Amino acid sequence: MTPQAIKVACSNCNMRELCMPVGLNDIELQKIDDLIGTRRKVKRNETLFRNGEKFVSLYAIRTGFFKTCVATEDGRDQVTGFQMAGEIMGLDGIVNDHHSCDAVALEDAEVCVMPFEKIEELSREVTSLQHHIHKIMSREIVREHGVMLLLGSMRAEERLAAFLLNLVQRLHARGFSQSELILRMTREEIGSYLGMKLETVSRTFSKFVEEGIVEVKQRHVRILDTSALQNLVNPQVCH
Amino acid sequence: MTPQAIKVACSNCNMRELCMPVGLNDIELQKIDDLIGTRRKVKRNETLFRNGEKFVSLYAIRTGFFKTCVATEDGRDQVTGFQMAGEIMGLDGIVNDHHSCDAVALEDAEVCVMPFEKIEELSREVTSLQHHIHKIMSREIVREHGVMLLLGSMRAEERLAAFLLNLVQRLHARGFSQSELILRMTREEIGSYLGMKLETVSRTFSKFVEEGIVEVKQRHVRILDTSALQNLVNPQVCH
DNA sequence: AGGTAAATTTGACGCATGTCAAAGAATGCA
DNA sequence: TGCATTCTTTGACATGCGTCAAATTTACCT
Repeated sequence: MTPQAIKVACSNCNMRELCMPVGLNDIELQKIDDLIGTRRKVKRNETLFRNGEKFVSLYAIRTGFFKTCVATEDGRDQVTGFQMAGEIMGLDGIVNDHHSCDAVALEDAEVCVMPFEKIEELSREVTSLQHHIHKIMSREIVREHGVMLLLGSMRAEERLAAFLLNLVQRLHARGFSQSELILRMTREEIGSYLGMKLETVSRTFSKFVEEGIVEVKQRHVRILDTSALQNLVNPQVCH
Repeated sequence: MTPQAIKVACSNCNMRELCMPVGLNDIELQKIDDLIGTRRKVKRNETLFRNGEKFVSLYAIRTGFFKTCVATEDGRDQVTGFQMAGEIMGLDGIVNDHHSCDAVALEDAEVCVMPFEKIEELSREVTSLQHHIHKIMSREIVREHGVMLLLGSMRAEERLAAFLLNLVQRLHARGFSQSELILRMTREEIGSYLGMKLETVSRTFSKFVEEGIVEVKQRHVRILDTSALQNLVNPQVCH
């Protein structure tokens, strides 16, 4: 639970190019090393932060897989995203100095704890860090636009296809397969993210299997026909 | 179309507390005045910026009302938000140096053009501006979480109720009525934002009217029973 | 290793919302 | 002012997805 007092260095972290700006000189890199106070391990099903907690730090995922979710008082909840290595969590907390969502580890994970005050301080000195932070926030806004498009205008098959393509693309960028993936979340969590019920998620997977588009063995998914998924998301107009 | 070369001053703008940090001294205020190069007028149905255009500036709305929307290649589109005086547009453009959505004026409008390079430069000097920018971006992220919750888990009546309450609350914060509002957008645009068809929007309005919750005369809406709307969005559990 | 709980799949059925259509009202432009 | 266009409403009908239920598989914990 308590942060572990491990001093770490971005300078030799192999996730660096994912969560930190590139093209820094040695002095700047040293400053960024100082920015990251500690790492923190989070076990599966534990929360990194919760709705209502005081906001202090952003977190960069080193290893593991998270979901973030928001909830209403009457118990409805909504998964707002799934995050993997190199991605940043906690941006929701800046505006009100308190987090407004929960971040839950879906597998044992480790994050870098980056006190936001230090980030702001340092990004006044290091222009590329400043711009990097702005880009990260803007990227999150644009990502959410995409989710709104998905939730607002797509049908079940299209949603699941878009979801799979997005996941596998991000995994591929991290050196994993373009066609195989392990789902770290339940059908219910997928459904919550995609605005559909778990039964519909399951049925849609089955439909894809029947059509030979994917193989599904529990949480192991192999994509057999990527372009079929792409056509579902973005139907080609015939001329 | 072209920006108009009007030098303006935040220092005596009555929207200032909505779009700028508070508690600045005279020197800082002068610097912020210099940040805003020009104003720009946008007529109804004209775009302030479009998907694909080079990103240069953020925009603060002085007067008028906008929608932002994203689109897919196959013609689907999704309204991602409605913006009113004091709100900031253009954050989507930062990450890729190009805008990824359209901003369309729904009534004649005027915006302050704030070159983003200048914002970054100045926010290295003025800490409160830096923090303000971070909060604006975080607020947008949190707002979109709310939209995802709405699109992912609410039914038509709940969505429209949440929409009306949100609109009237923002208008009230700007000195307008708590119970009356003029919709600047069509039923279709409301529907796009809320993930439903225009007919469903219309029917849901009619239902609210039958139940005595609102009066609707075209785009003029009067809320008769705010708590009924609140109960729809957040059902009270009986004990 | 074994027992319990959680997750997944599949079927049957119902309903909320989409689709298609038409008429009426409001708005904008010449 | 008048005509054309856009917007809105309402009805009838269709359907995709939700709901409820049960069986099966898998995962978890001691």
